[in-house]
Amino acid sequence: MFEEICPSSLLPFRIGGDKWAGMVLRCLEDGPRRYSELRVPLARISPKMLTQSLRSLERDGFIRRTEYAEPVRRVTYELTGLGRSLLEPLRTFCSWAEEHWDELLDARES
Amino acid sequence: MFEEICPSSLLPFRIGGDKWAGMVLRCLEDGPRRYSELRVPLARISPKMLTQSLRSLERDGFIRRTEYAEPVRRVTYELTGLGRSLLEPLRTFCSWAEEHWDELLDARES
DNA sequence: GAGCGTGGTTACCGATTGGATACCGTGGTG
DNA sequence: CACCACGGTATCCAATCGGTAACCACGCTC
Repeated sequence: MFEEICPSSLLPFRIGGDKWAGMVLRCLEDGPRRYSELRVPLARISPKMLTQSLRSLERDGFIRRTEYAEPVRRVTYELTGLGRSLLEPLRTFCSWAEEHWDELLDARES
Repeated sequence: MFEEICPSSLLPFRIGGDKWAGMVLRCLEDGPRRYSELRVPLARISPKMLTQSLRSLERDGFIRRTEYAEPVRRVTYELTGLGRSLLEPLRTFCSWAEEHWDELLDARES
């Protein structure tokens, strides 16, 4: 999903302290996701970093972690109101990046 | 200038690799600035980091460095077109941050 | 009871970041 | 000559980042 288009080193912005946070947020756009569901689109992230990102986003109030009292273990992550409100400026930024992608690459090369 | 309102550790986003880049860009909003002029509003940044931010922003094509062939040494930094275009999403983000400042603080505390 | 999936944690370790501090060459100025 | 401002560099060091790999408890299934 983000592998090619979002090496994140090229994107000139970051959400949260770590570089994955923005992508995690975008993965939660369409509703709650489980830990293992997040690992699919974010294949390149190690479990350690994913946990770290999730904890950090939770601490900052962007996402909510819910652990279900079911026989099989089930944990989901979803955006809070605050997290959802962040999507708008985030999208502004992403569309800026798409729009200026070529310029970014040109500037990097030279 | 940014001392109290922008500890940057609180701001949930970053421009460029380093945490100062966003503030540097905003300092250049109103026109070219000299190295020493930038150090005033960005009092808390070390010369090393300021240089690093400036070099990085220059490499990425957001700012332009101009060295004048004058007897006294004079160097200015100004936004390029690309850099200027980044101001808009940047401002979107900043106003988001202002709007949700209390929520951010609340989330951090608990 | 061996193995699997879920949702992680832990230990280790090299690479990177970032702060403080001191220093430097050039060109004025007193 | 001494000293200052400008625009940085150089060095040192501690903290953090981030990847790999192993491990773990729990419940389920074969």
